[in-house]
Amino acid sequence: MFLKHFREGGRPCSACPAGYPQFCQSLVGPKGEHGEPPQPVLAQNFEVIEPQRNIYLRNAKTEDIYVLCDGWAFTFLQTGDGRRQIVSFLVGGDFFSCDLLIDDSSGLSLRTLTKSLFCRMRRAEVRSQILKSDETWNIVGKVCIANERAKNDLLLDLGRRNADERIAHLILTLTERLDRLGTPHNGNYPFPLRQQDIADATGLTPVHVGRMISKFREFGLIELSAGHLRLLNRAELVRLGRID
Amino acid sequence: MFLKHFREGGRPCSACPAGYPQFCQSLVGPKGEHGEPPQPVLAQNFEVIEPQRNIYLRNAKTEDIYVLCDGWAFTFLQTGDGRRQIVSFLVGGDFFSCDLLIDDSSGLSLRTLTKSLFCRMRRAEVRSQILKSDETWNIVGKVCIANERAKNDLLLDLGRRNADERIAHLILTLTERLDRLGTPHNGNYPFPLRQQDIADATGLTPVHVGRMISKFREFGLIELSAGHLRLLNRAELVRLGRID
DNA sequence: CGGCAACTTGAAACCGGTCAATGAAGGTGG
DNA sequence: CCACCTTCATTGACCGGTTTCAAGTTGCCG
Repeated sequence: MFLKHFREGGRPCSACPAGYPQFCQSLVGPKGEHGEPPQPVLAQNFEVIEPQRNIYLRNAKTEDIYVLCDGWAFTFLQTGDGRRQIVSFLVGGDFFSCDLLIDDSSGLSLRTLTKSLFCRMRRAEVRSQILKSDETWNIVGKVCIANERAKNDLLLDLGRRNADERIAHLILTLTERLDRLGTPHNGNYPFPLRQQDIADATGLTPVHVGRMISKFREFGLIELSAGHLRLLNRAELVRLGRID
Repeated sequence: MFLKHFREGGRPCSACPAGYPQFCQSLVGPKGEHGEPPQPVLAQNFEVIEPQRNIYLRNAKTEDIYVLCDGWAFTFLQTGDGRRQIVSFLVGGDFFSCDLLIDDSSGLSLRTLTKSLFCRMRRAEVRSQILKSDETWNIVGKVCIANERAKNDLLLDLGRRNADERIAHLILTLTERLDRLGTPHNGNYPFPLRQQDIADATGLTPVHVGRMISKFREFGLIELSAGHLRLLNRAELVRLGRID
């Protein structure tokens, strides 16, 4: 596994578990013959982080942006009295955040779900790298747009959809993203979210999430246990989630 | 009023009712001695639009971005079966949208609330204008960040707050924006939203919004009728809205 | 004066929340 | 290897905020 490779002294990007995504390539440099970037174009600061640790808290000043190389994390918001709303889940290859490309702080907080490997880069360096090349700018722009659309979807979920739809939608978008990551899944996915996390992401309570999951299971739509998800009837889940 | 001035052949920006906001200045050019931009730096296409008209529908290709010079409008999302979620309200000086600066379509739709005056500009021209000047880029960046934060607030509202809090929050953010527009209000605001619109913005039903408004009125927090809002007890409204 | 849209009010149903008890899984130390 | 603890999932009973449905009422405009 990647984390092991890293701890043993391997050069992280040469064994990137996220398939060395486009925007890393255009920032860090293309892979050479032997999988090595010819020379680092900007400073990278790798760090392994334990599960359930806050990486960044909203409105904190920072000079860095964060790339999640391996593991799972999520961004979230919190009310004054501690109620939490998860905004997005990050998997290998995602970065935090578009805000931090423009400003020196973000309104979102960032927290690990599983043990994770992060790469921190200096905002200033990333920015100048982006401005240097139209292609890089386009790639990053696309990521930001995709982010925006995901946020819109979530707004619609929270404002206008009921529990079934929200949970079905969450499961579908997560699995679709995992599918796009390259490795074939055939309906079997790693799924490290606890019911508490699903609840925080869908604006529901853990208890009610549990009930809905039981219902899905009963109807033969999914199997879900011990960090593993199996999609049994994707079509019906799509119908339930009212995906357009 | 501005719309009248415009119909009578006045040059729009010289009598801008939105106080000729920073980002218009840096795009269109600084005001001259007699309130005239020396020469238009980019093409502007003005248009008066009736209340309750769609200006832009999500995912439509467009080469333009839209500036709302006068009136009220809102951006919204819709489910396949027609449920609507309002994302933000636009008042004079706001533009639509940050997405359209990067991409040739947006996930949000745009619709007028009142009779409005819009200015359309070519995305390509705006973009090159932004890239030309660090200052312009910063101003636009700030607007996009503010947008982002407003969206975050809404996510938290829809996911984690109850009806009282959502409505109080909406009223407060709207009035604060109007206050920042320059003209002094002293607790009296134009308020063209119907209860249906408030409902669509807060993820509630019009009936329940009505009940909550009655409650606010009964408690002496606000007066609200005939397109006019008066804040009677702002402090208590802040407490209710749990604004941090 | 009539017509229409928006607002108000009431009663009943329902979705999801709250509280509480039980069970299953995994980790730790004796 | 087992006793113990902690965390998370499951289930049941009940509650309450919000929705739904429906019938007025108000206010505006022609």
